[in-house]
Amino acid sequence: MGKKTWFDDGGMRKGEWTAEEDQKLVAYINEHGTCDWRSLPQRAGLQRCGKSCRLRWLNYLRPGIKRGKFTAQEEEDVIKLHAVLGNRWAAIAKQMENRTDNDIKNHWNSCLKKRLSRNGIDPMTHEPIINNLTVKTTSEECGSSSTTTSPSLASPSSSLSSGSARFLNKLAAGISSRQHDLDRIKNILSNPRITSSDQDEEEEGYKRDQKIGGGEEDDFPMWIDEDVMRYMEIDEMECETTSYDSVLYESMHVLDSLF
DNA sequence: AATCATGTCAACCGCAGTGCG
DNA sequence: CCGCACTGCGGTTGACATGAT
Repeated sequence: MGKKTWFDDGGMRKGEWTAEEDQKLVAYINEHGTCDWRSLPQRAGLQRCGKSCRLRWLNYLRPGIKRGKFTAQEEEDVIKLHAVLGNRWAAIAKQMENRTDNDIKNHWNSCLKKRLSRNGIDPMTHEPIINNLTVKTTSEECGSSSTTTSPSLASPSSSLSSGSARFLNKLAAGISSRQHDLDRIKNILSNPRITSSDQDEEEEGYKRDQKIGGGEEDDFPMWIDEDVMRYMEIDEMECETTSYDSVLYESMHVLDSLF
């Protein structure tokens, strides 16, 4: 598997690593550590670029890495963490037991994303896809609401459409940058409070159906907008109109009281 | 048995962030 | 303040494996 071996213009070896190369890299790092990736290949006797060595070490050779099939619990954790952190694979990996960001990213793209879509959940916003692919979006840049029909797979910043999704994204940044205790966050996320809302009854019913109707394996708890707003003690309108900075300030305030 | 579609995994590329002179 | 070098991250690619037709 992987990519066939070849040499680039500078004589650097590319593609699949051999057992001998692995051995050299591990031996060198065990003896000298991982400082200065740039000069490491030469000192370790490898015809590789530093980047390639770093990647090989972090994603494959580093001790304690867990590979192979994800357990149901791990998949559930990835989905919950992705709902909070977005495509911040490195941040997600930090909270998972010995899984690499690459591994998590691969599993998400090849499996979990499709599974969520099949279950009528937008994998980017983790919100139900209303009316079969039609979701309401609000563009902050143009300052107006609009309706689109594409289940966007673009970057989180461009596709996070609802105020709460953007809010969560900022909250996630705060969480990851401050290294808060993830057990607590996991606990909060794994115990969502389902509440009735004076908003769209039909949508609420759909959300309930999603939770109840899905297969056992694919049934994950979800955050609900109103719940997030109430939890953060701000309302939908405020979230839509407040500047990023003040929303972030608000989330930091909440985080401080939480942790 | 052959072909096609889908899944899995490892690796590369380009860009953004950071630190330093 | 600016430019450069380096690191880390996310998106993407490509090869092989496996399952479906």
